[in-house]
Amino acid sequence: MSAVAAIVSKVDMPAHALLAEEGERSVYVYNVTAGSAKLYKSLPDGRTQVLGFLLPGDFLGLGDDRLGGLAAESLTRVSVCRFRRREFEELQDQFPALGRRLLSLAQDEIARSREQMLLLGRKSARERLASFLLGLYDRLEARGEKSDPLPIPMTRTDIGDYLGLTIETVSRTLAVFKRDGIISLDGVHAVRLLDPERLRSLATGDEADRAAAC
Amino acid sequence: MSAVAAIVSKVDMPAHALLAEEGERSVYVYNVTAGSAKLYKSLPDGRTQVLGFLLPGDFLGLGDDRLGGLAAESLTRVSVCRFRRREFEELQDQFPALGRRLLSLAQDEIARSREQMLLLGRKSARERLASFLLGLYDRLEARGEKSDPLPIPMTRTDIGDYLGLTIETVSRTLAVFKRDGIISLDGVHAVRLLDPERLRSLATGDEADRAAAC
DNA sequence: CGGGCAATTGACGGCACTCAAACCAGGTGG
DNA sequence: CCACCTGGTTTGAGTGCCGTCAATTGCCCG
Repeated sequence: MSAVAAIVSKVDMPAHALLAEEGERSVYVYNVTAGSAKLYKSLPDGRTQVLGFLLPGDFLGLGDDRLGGLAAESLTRVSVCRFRRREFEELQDQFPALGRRLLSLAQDEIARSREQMLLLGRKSARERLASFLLGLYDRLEARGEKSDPLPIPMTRTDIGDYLGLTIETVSRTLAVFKRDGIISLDGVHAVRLLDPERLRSLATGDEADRAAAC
Repeated sequence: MSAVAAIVSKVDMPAHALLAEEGERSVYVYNVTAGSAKLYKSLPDGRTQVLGFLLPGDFLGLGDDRLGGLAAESLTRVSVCRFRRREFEELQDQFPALGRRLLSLAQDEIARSREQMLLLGRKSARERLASFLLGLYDRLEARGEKSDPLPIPMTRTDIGDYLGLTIETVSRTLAVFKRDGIISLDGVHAVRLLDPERLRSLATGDEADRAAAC
């Protein structure tokens, strides 16, 4: 613990700050302690894919010095613990348990990526939004935080870029959920899940599209 | 090395054999030594996303006992080195270098997953196919294998399920590439890349669609 | 109160999907 | 040796979901 304390520095950053840039090999490793951020990757013409959202407890930049530059930007004000990469890696050699922990985190990330690939490759817009909302819900739940209404820290653009959709489709699909009584919107940055079960069957595609029953 | 030899067994399997099933926690860890296989995940209604293809040297089942059941099936006859998961994990504790190597592999996989998410979320059918062909090409190249024509061990269905497209779109898009002189087909399981540069600019979206120039 | 950006809503179009038919190759049996 | 069969692939015609473009609304903050 003291070894950690020796090389970490606590940093606060405002919203919309770049924590890492595409094409840069990041010097730092971060651990988010408060706030949220997005991880993304872009094509030359500007099309963007958001790869994930960072919530308190998440690491950033672990293996990211290798191929595939990717960027990270804070969504809100964030507090992070910052390590120099060099020093962080030395820490790993000193404490084998840390290495095992990191491997475990990496495998979690792989599992999440796979789920997201299924979503991006095969799910409809409704299924994507349902999965997204439940993903946020479950994540907060796992963290033991009560969440009604469910806070949505990101913009429609971020959501669209995360789900491989346009902001218009995101907006329209949420409107349909609302019309169907599955959710209610509490402003644009909060949602009430009125029928989580229905949402869950939508997310996995169990539910043949009942839009007709209107 | 001798420690490895003690717990590994070499196994040959025919084409279309299931190495792992969705929902099973796999008892084994495999290392492919010859042939190829696919990794995939499905929705209840049968829609399938291929998450990746395994070529000689690739591992299967490393962290896959945790969430997200996923299946693996051989595309061709394959030879694998098989370990019992229990024993393989003990090996990790004995040899720290192995743990570091696995972390590195996991990070490579994460980087590849991210690239694929960008593809699935944001690229057009042409860009996906171009990326796919180059991915195969680069992968063989990295392995130091000459490859003209480039062998394509998987079916159109597998390719479609990997790229988030239908087989018809895969077939049509390849036909367009052929018409444009970018590739030539050598049967259905081999391709000649006639203009890799063009393909590469297509893959990254640099190239505004010049289909009009015909 | 008014400026500006995000979000919503509407009209329209296109890329990829669906459905369907023709084609092709490899394997089997007569 | 060749007809037949079967599964994969190609090609064609038509549709639909989501993207594009555009106008409106809503909200935050000065």
